[in-house]
Amino acid sequence: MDSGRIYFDPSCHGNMLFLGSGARSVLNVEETLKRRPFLRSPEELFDEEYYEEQLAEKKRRLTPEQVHLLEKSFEAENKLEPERKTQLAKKLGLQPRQVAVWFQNRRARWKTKQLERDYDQLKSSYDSLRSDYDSVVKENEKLKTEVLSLTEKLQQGKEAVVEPRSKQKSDALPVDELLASDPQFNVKVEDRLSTGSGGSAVVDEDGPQLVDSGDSYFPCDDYAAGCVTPAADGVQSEEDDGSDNGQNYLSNVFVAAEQQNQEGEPVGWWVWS
DNA sequence: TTGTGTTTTATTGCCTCC
DNA sequence: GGAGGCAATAAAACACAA
Repeated sequence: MDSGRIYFDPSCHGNMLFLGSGARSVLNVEETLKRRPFLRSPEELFDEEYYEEQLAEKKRRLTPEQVHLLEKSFEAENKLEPERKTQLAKKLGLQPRQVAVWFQNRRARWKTKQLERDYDQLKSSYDSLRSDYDSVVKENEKLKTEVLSLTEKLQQGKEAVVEPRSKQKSDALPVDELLASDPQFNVKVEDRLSTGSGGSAVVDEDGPQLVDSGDSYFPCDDYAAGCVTPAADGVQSEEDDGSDNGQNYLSNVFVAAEQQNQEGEPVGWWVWS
């Protein structure tokens, strides 16, 4: 390239000084002398040797007016056809190359900003999705825990019923007493089937029909803490005369548990991976 | 005043298109 | 092959805190 050369272009507005190489800025001679006191006369401006000695490539910023016009032009069209480039250069008293470089850099800045905007947009979109996902996972965990606890209680209830029968021990509690003593079974069927929300009801056609009330299956979070109905309201045992016509919640549950036991797999139940 | 981080101007090298 | 665009980079100019 034309490294370090000084170009004087009389066709431009005023006496313009063009510096070669990287510092091809445009300077009015007077302005140049003002800024560079080491240049004692205009003649020195054109002394290449002197200039190269004294003035290492300097960059000059464009004036606010020049930048304003370039910005306006960029807004209108961010690409620069040769004709427009020449016109702008003339208008601004710059070299076409400078205008081209300015557009080049401006496009780069625009691209960077655009990337930032895109990033922000994607991030907020991601954050929103993430939040939704987290609440679904939380709900899922809660339901899993609930089902797990119910399954355990089911197992306990089944053992409590089956054991006394098989062993025929005299000291075994009657089933209805046993059930009545355990608050977890001491809830009205109506209570268990009551719906609290349209939310995450767990229903399985083949299995026991349980309906979740939303926050918790049980009326109280701690079922053992006094949230039990009197034994008289409790469910009847299988020892009963069957006057409930098989509508008893526990009998259904036990049937399901029996099935699970026989086949080794939960029947009509929920399995998670 | 000085050190440091940011912005602006310009170059270089590579790539694509005509 | 030349022109023009882009990414990477250099370096001057600028802003600002200590």
